[in-house]
Amino acid sequence: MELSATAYVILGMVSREARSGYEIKALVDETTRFFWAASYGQIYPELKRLAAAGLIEGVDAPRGERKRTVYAITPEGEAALKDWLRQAPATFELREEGLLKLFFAGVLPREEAAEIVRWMREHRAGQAEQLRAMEPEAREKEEAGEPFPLLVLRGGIEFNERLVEWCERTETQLLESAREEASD
Amino acid sequence: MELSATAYVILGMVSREARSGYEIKALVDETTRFFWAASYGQIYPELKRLAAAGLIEGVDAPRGERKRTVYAITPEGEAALKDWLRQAPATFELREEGLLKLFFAGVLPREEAAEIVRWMREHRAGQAEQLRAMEPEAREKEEAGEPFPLLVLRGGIEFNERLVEWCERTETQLLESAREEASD
DNA sequence: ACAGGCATGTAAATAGTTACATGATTCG
DNA sequence: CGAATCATGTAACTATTTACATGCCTGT
Repeated sequence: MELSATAYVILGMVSREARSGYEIKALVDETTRFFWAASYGQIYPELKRLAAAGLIEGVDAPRGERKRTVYAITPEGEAALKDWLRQAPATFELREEGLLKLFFAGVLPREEAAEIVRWMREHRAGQAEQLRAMEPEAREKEEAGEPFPLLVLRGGIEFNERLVEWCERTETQLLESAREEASD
Repeated sequence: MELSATAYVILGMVSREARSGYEIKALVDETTRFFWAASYGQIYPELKRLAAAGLIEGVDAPRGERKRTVYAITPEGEAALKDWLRQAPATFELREEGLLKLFFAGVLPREEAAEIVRWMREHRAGQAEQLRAMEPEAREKEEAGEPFPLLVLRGGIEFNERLVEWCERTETQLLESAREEASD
């Protein structure tokens, strides 16, 4: 059976404890969204499909009077998740509008090209900060025996910091060549 | 008027010289595809739309008996491109299946988690190599007065190399903790 | 009373890939 | 002659986002 990547996000998210669609969405937004996002429009239909396929099981778990269904992984679901984890990853996609703009920046004066890089730097610095703010929570998970979220988070922080450095160097370089342009 | 990002890829690609849809696709595959891809299914319809909007202009440019239409940017198209370049980039997306798998790797033995990182490393090393192979061409463009493709390419190489380093460190760390697991 | 968060869902639109069809030309 | 490349296009499919609808519960 062919499952979408979103299906595996869900399987992974319910693999440790049963969760509702709403909780899965919130978790994705706090964790994987930086390298794999998912919206309600994907999550709820996918929960139905996975339940129909017997990979997860929905259980009524109301909070007070408010209806709520949490989904728990089944043995078949766990097998499917592990199977997927054991296969080489196939999707590596980057869509970075800043790089695209920089690629075409030859039609602009150098200073404006530097501005593109400044935007990229600011964005990456902000992202790094956001991720650092998530570290305490991930550290708690680590102490509770789940080291991978922290591992991945630290990778993300480092990656963003490196990009900030690259932007700084590139900005300097472009501003220097802007000065040369001006002195011609 | 609202244009898709793919529209700007096309505007950028025809901004220096007139090109056919086929050439645009080939160029995208050699250059921007690492941070912004485009398929025929997007390019040909978009060329029609841009021509209808007066941002590019199609000219018959047969090669021998083979029909061929190249599109040149118009002054309006150039204005639209510059306008877009002067606005802060809004799209920053990463979809990395390896990170997703690593995030959920707690359900696997440590050695298998390390394998995920090994796959990521191999992929990034391959990508870095591919990009390095493109350097001579980008250097030629630089000498011809187009420095940005090389600038972006070098950024891509560096970025992939850093990721390889991160993978190496992470792999070592996971294999060490696998040994600890075994000696328990 | 009302804002904000919890909870589930769907419809419509947009984006993007894949696969296919067609036919010319060039090179070995 | 056959394979590869040049060249243009479309149809079907899959993925994904956005926006909306509904209603309950909790805290101020």
